[in-house]
Amino acid sequence: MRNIEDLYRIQEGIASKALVADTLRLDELRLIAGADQAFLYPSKARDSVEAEKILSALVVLEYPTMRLVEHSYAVMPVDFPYVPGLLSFREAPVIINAYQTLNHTPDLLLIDGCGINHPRFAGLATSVGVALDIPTIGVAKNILCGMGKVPNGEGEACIITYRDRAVGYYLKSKKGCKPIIIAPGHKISLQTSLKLIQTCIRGHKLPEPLRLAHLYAHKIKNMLV
DNA sequence: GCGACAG
DNA sequence: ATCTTGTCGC
Repeated sequence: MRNIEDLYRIQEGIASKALVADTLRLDELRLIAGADQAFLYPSKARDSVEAEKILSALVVLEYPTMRLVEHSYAVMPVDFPYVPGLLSFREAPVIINAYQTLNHTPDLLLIDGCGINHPRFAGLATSVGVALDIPTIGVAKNILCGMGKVPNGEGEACIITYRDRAVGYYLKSKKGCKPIIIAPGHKISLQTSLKLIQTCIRGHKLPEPLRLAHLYAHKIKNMLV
């Protein structure tokens, strides 16, 4: 399995397994996790043979209070380059590793990247969701594919369509900030994905689980250096 | 052929 | 993603 065609087939298989429908009840939602990645580079010494590493930091928050209940992380060597559309082959493994170190089992996992708003409907959030068989939502800061009206007013959301399919939403989460892109990863509907992210916004551009995971990732990164 | 292109 | 100071706007 090395060429692009094989990788595309894998993604098509994942997309066929993705469930874009609600499998959780909002009134039973208690724990939401967020995942964010950072990279660790080898020393610049001429004799360095260290490999580049990727770090995935996870935070588990209580819903809807957004209180931190647990945090953990995992580190792995980087074995795949960044290629738009193939991000899951680079980042999914370490996220899965980090997830398996958690002591709590979150009801939902937020991931920085695409969900079904992807060329083959299998972005990072969808890949991780299908692999772990858990509900996931993808939240991206830039659009990969699809089109839709761009919201202007704070709180406004606009549907994003790709190849005649509704695949996500643009959400103006904060005044003065570029809209974020929200899409179902796995085991959650389009509408619920948007609604849940909106309830996790706490005055910042990104929903709390991802904002805190990002801060945590950088904290650990600098700590390991 | 040209441009776009999650992190 | 990452490097990286000052600076404009709410």
